[in-house]
Amino acid sequence: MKIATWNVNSAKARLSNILAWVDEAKPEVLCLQEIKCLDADFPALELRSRGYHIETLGQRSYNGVALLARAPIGDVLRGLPGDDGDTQARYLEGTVAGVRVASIYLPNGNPVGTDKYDYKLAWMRRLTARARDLLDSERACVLAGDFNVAPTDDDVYDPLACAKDAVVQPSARAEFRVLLNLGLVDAYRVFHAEPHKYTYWDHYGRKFLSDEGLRIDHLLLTPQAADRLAAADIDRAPRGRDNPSDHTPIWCELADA
DNA sequence: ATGGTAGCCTTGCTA
Repeated sequence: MKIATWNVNSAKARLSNILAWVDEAKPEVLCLQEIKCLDADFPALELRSRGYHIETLGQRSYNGVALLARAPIGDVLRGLPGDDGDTQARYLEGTVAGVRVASIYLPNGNPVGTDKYDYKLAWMRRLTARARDLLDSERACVLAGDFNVAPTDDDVYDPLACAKDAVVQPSARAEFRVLLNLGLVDAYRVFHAEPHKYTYWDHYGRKFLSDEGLRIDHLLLTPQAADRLAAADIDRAPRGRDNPSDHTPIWCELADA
């Protein structure tokens, strides 16, 4: 089962890019972030015609996550538990063919030193609590999405240039390690040790042309999923096409149970 | 050198 995640930076503006990629990559599950629309405005017809079941947690203008799957999506959880007052649409979880999959859009947190960064850290702690429950379930689970954390300096093009960015702050990296150290596996790093491989390149400044990016999109697997992990990679091609998102898809392959 | 682009609607805000 191929499971992919892609921050598309507007589902409507990116529809033709999304359709082109699902036609060629054929993921069984696709997690989308920053769909930037209400549930009713998500381009569901076009994706249903490609054979996908669809769940969305939409929001006007900002955020918004979706879960697409060839098989039916069961036991859907909308929103990250732990704060009933949180109105931002950043977390959607469901079960596809026995695998629990979460589509995650972790808060960016810029600028550092503001309530936005505090919100990021608090959200990360809630995610860690949720991950603890998923691990306790002893099921195959995949936490997929834009985590807005570059885990190490190997995951950024220039640590000095990025030093003030919320995605490299020591406290965010520490909380990311707390999450990983619960017992999750970074699927990409199982197969690729080389530094300076990215999933995101800033729109400003032609960063993709010079390959100045960040590795901030991840697939984190519970042991029961990691035991089935057969492959994982970043697909850079969509970032180089016309009208691209600033992120590109990353995917993993799980062998049949 | 502290800019620049993209997407949304709030023609400023978020990233």
